[in-house]
Amino acid sequence: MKQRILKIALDTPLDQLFDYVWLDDGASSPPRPGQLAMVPFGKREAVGLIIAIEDTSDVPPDKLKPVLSLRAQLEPLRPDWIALCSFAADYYQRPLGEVVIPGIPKNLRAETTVSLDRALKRLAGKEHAHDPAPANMPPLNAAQREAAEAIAAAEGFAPILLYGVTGSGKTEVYLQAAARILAKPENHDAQVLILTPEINLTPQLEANVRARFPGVDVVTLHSGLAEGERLQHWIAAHLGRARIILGTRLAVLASLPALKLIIIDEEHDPSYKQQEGLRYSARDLAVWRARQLDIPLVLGSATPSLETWHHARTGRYRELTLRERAVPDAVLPAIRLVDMERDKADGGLTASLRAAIKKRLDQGEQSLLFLNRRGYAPVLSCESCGWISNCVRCTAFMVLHKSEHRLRCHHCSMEQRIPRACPTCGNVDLQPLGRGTQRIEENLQHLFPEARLLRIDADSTRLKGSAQAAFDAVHRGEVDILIGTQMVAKGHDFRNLTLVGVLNPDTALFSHDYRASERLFAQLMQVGGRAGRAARKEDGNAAEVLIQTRYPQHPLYAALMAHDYDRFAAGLLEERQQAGLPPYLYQALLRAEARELDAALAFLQEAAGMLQPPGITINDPIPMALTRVANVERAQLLVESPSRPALQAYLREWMLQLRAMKSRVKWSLEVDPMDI
DNA sequence: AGCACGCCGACT
DNA sequence: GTCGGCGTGCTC
Repeated sequence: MKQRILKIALDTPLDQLFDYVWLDDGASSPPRPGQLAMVPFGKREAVGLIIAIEDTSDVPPDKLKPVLSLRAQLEPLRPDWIALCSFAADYYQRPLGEVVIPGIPKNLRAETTVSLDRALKRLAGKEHAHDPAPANMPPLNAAQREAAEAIAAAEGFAPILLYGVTGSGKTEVYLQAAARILAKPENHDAQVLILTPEINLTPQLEANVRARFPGVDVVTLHSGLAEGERLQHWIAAHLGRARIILGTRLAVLASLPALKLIIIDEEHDPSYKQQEGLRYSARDLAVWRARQLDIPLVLGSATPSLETWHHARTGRYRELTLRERAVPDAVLPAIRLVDMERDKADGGLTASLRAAIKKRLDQGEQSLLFLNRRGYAPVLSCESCGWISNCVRCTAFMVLHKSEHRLRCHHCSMEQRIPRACPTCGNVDLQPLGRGTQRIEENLQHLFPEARLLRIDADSTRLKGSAQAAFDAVHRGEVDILIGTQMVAKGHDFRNLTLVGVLNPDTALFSHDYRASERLFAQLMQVGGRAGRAARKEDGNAAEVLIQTRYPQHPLYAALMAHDYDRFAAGLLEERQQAGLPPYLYQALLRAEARELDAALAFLQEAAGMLQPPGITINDPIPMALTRVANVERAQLLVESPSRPALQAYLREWMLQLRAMKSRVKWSLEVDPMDI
């Protein structure tokens, strides 16, 4: 009997492959790279991915254990998928096993294969749809058609910025470009991957895709799926049965054997960045994958990320622009600034905004008030002694949630009853400071007792399906005034909504996070786009957006009013270049957490002194802006370089040394951090 | 990361 | 007497 050595990747922080023995008994089919295998690992069993098969091992023979079983019923993962994971592992400085194993559905990692066998059986019994011909494609305007044709005609690796305002019909371009690519004779088995920021907030996209492609299998991939469904969809994609895959950021790591086009809708959206575990950028991985497979990639946005916009301006990405709204006669909403120095707000609402709401109410139209702060008030305070509602476990305020009679910390799970009197001086007259969505809702109820109000935020939509129910109520016209956080900014077209009021955008103008203004612009543009999709010029009653601000002179608002993102982006890029910030500089952030801040800082100080390579700037360790969360103190160390390869080389060496030092301080590295 | 083993304090 | 605290060591 001949024995083979399998090099297997396992989900463990140890950055290496593990060798296992496979004995050829002549009867069972031999292992293949890309197969999953069940192996003993320490005292437990684990699923691993076979990366290579060799004849020898450097591990002492007495330490080698045999493979328990092979998951041969599953088609092996392909080399290009493993290469994508390897790239992600190297780039984000993680072991390969920590990318590949969490990258496959949980049910494939289970000890038994019952769910895998069931999923395969169900798929085998299902009719395989094979007709890529689209249905019910609406006519395109000239710019849309040109864009769809250009995407379909692109050869090889072709990153394309599809640049168009909300309502300019980007979705139609995606769908028709996809239809053209699926229809090519050489693409008889082609797959198209469509990424969207949050699938639950954009059900219209899914419905559209399914309606347009009745003859092919469409699957979704996102974290909201039940495990069985997730497995079913993943396997359909992996086997090439699913021709259109619609998913959130995690879908960029799906196994797609015949991928011919990648589309990223709202490519600027921050949710493409994973914020825990492997902190990858789905957008960046998609670009890599498109280059690897030599296929076109569409990045769609009205407010492209500065990275993408920069690439388009320097010619690295092609730019296709949609200038007009696709709905005939529709106009962009008029944006008006309300100067809060002149028009003082009462209960968070200026007279101008109150009058505008009144007018829309009288006309039987809907209004949306946008405030990115949930709860009743961000702080509860005592005016007589200065006590404020600090969280005892975090460097943050406990937020007042009046209707639930709770103070709640939004950073840890801490909750308590609202104190009846000040805990330090006994004063019974505690005052809420500032305003959240609940307080605005209360004010509106007083001002417009007849109006039907609906608040949509993370608190009001905690129950599964309730967000959808809320949006449906707005669509059915059962709501006059909608109050919402950023949840309402995405996706939904509200036909009868003609007024958007923005309540407190100014804080982002002076944030220490240099990306805050970029995000604010995108958010205002997006929330403004909710208004008046159906409003028409000839009515003389165009939709409007009112922005309450103390800084009406700010260039961000000037550019926004002119609907001129290019001017704004050019200005920001200029600042970034002068300040030495991305995209002109590459960054990585080492974070450390400990019970004592000094321990975290000392660890980072030691880490900072480990290597001093030329061309790398190692900054001083500093406490994080939100220093303590759930009684853990956090600090960070930023390293930067104008050269991405130089930074990567440094990080590789640095990680080896950091892992070797076995500090008991918990630490993690983030490459290309989004908020610093 | 898990999950062991391994020696020192308050309890059925 | 043991249940369990988390220190440190290993995983092919």
